Amino acid sequence: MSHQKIRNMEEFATLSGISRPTVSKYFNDPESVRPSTRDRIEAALKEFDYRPNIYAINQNRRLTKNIGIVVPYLADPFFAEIARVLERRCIAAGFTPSLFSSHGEQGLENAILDNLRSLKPAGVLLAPLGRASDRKHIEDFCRDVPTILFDSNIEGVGAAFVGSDNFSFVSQTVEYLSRTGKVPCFFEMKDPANPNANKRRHAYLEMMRRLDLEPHLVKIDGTGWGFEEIGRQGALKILRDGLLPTNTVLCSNDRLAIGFLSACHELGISVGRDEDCAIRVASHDDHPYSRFTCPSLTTAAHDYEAVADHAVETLFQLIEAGGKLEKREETLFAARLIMRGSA
Amino acid sequence: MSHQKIRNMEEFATLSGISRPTVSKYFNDPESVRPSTRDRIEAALKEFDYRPNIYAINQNRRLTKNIGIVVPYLADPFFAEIARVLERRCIAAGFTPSLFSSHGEQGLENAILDNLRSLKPAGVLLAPLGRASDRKHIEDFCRDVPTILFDSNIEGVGAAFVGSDNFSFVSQTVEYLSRTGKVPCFFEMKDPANPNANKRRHAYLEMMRRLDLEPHLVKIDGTGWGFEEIGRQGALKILRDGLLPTNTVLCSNDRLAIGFLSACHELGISVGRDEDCAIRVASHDDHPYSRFTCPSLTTAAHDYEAVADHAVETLFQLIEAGGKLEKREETLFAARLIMRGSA
DNA sequence: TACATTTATTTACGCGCGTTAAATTTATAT
DNA sequence: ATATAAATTTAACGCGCGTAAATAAATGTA
Repeated sequence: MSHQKIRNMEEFATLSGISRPTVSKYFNDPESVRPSTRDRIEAALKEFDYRPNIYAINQNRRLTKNIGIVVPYLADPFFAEIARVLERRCIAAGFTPSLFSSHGEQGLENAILDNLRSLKPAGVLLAPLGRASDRKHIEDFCRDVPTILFDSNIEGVGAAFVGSDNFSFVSQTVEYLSRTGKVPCFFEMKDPANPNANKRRHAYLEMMRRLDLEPHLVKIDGTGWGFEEIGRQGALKILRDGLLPTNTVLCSNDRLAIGFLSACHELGISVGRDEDCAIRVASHDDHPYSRFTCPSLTTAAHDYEAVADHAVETLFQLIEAGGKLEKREETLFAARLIMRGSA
Repeated sequence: MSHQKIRNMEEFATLSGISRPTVSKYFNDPESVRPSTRDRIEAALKEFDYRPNIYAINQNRRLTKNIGIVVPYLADPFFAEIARVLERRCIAAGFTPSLFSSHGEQGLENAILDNLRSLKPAGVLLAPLGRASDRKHIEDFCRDVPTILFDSNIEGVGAAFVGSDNFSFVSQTVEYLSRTGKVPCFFEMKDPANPNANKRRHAYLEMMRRLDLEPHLVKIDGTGWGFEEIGRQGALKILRDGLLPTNTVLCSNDRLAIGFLSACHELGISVGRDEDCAIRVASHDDHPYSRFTCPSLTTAAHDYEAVADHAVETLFQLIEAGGKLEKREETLFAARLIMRGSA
């Protein structure tokens, strides 16, 4: 490896004995040049360690190879996890992903989309804040940039939506809980930030109707993305006041459940599947920490891989189709029930 | 707001009635033009919604306004949290942060640094993998790009290091535990990925020496970044075999402790400060979830804000100084003991 | 009013690469 | 060996903006 500094593609082309346009062609697609030329370029590449200037590249390409990934709250391991999978898929396909977190703030979500615009990305994978999103801003963005929505849907916005089937989540947990014990009540935030929360409530009500059981909604106060603390405070209040309608609790999501379990422990209330336990608690998401709660949490798991794969695949189709798909498809993946100690 | 599409700065300059070089000057520093000109430009900006092409900008600027932020494992909420603070500070200072996660893999860390090179960032904030890092690769990178290391130090690499004072963490927990109960043993991975782990072990040993107490190291198997599961498996083994040397356990970090608590619950071992509890467990980091464990975790908290602030401040100094600081400073921030239910 | 100083304009070049058209070379097929 | 197709080379333009030098205009000062 020679440590000679190479200024530009011209210089590198000369050193490799190939003309610049051909070298340029190589970098855009190594398969597009004759094997013998490819070998010579790659030999030079080994020796001289040259990399094309991405700014010059992107200035001249109408479409960059960038892909924007936007999640609502990166401190939530669920999003960190799915972002990780998405990143990998993009890299494997020769794209350059950039990860952004809205940190639960509408202003930041808007700012991120504005910045993303000037990155001229080939496409964007967007998990919007949901109810806290500025719908119009996102609509405008999606008009200009090929965008796939994931995790939480905004009706009619973006070229497609890929997410989890909330009904599948709730129907499995409700069915399991009511089959193996008492009627579950549904524990959720009064004013949930996420549209999935609403879908889950409806799914709960629908399932209870089908099973001919009386539904009970337990709604707690709190705003923002600190779900664990909200769940804990809410549970403390409900439990202290004895307002829990049944002794089987189905939380809207795992982070609330983590808070709920914390409150139970604080109040000395035993949680678990066993007869001698006071409460059963189950939830949805299979949060990375749900298997380490005490007791470990019975929950319904997302199919991370499937959601990530399909979101990325759909985005690639969208990009190849030039930014427009025939119709806006919504793809939902089923959940998998994970039975653990809490219910 | 007129919806006329503007192609470039030339066009925008004409529309605003100002010459292009002056407009260019404005975008580089709005204060550098006369207030009356500034007003005219900003008026046009309101009307026409033009944004300079960042690729063209960065191609011509020797130094971009980009700042790279690299963390070893973004699915760890600790890093997600500190990254959030770092991002904010960079944006506030007029820089454009890009966040990357090495996902615990040396290959990815190297690849990220390689890519970062071609982003020509003004500076980089790097939390390296630690022992799993390719030291030479990072050294080479730091030679070319102004870099501040944070969280975990690599001796002599980078322009400065900003992190937490591991001795401060461990001395406080050890002092507290031994003052209020029995002698703590130290629970850690046999082969820890993070250099902080080694510093913490040494701090434990040193503190025990000072207090004239007999130290006990409990080392468990496991590799990678799934600390909770490693801690759980390790604890299950130790507890089942009755190999715990004392009934007060000080875990190297909170994620191991989360696993430990999970194992205790599984085995029906009561954890807590009270007399009637079988074990006391404490730890370090004040992980975002440590207050929701059962029982909530006594731990030593990082001063996130201070670390983030100082890291960013040092980076800005470094950038202004042209990429070289007089000497490599290592700044460590003290911990704050958080007493909760577990010990 | 005259002069000095600051700020803006005009003109022009360069950054590194994408891209194209025409000319030329090389590979493949007949 | 010859025709044809495929790949490469040569030459040249353009992308959008930074930047510099010379000039002009606006502002400040005595």
